Amino acid sequence: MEWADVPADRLDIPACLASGQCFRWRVSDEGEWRGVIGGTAVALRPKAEGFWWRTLPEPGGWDVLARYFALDVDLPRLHAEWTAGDPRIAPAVSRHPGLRILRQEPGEAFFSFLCATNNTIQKIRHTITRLAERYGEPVAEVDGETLFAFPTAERLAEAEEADLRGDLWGYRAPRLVALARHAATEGEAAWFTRLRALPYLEARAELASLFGIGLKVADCICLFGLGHDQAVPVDTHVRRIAARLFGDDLPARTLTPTVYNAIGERFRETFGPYAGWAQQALFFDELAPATAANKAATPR
DNA sequence: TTTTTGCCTCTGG
DNA sequence: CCAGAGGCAAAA
Repeated sequence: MEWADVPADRLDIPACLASGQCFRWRVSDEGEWRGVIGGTAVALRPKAEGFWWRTLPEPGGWDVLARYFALDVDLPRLHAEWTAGDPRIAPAVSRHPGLRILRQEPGEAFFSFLCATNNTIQKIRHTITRLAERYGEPVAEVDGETLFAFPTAERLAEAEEADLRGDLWGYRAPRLVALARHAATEGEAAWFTRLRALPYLEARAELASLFGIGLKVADCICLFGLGHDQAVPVDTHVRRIAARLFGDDLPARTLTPTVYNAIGERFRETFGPYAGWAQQALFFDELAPATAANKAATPR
């Protein structure tokens, strides 16, 4: 394995991979994290001063890692910005200084978060892993375990609803197939490239106009898959944080689109263009104790 | 604009 | 056995 001189306070790999942003990484008993980024299988062994890494089947895929973990983003500068916006974020940031938003493949983020509605973390992990095994291309083998690329929209468009229901997609099964067909009409890559280039609110509006995708899931796709760093997915936990932070009556009301948008706007006014990253820091800090106790993160 | 309700299905109370 | 799970859409 090769050594990367990126300390844990600049990149907290376990926090990033277990903070509900992604669903397919596994950690071995020896503390080796294994996953797939696009068409590259990856093994990581995080230490305090840096981490060991290797890519399969081709070695030397450092650029893939650097992009996935958004190592170009200057965290200390962001932390200073957020603290200037509201100093109450300081404890959360200092407890998890290496937490980052991942730059996932847009398709994986898109289809993964479709599965997240009315669901639990364990079931999402199971469902998404099975989806890759059924419809994804094998990428490499590690310790006798085959790692799969995330399936293309073209492939998912041909999925059998009965198979999906067997993997706990439930009522989401027909939505998955319909949305895969939609993605495939424009061409998956072209569509996501266009959404990435659009202003954040326009990209979110287009996503949320699709059947089965609401504001929350659209924001998750924007933040985790499209590089829209100001997107703030608002769920129960974020509402509670917003109530504490902003102290107005917004979070107490029913989460209508009006209230949902107002909460996101408050985050963006307070923390700036990386409000989604700030939200992740507050969110993770809020749930970290439960995470350690349950040995499982909450989905995002 | 807001509130309510059903939805696949599994887990925890 | 029932409520809830980091929602969504339809209806009032």
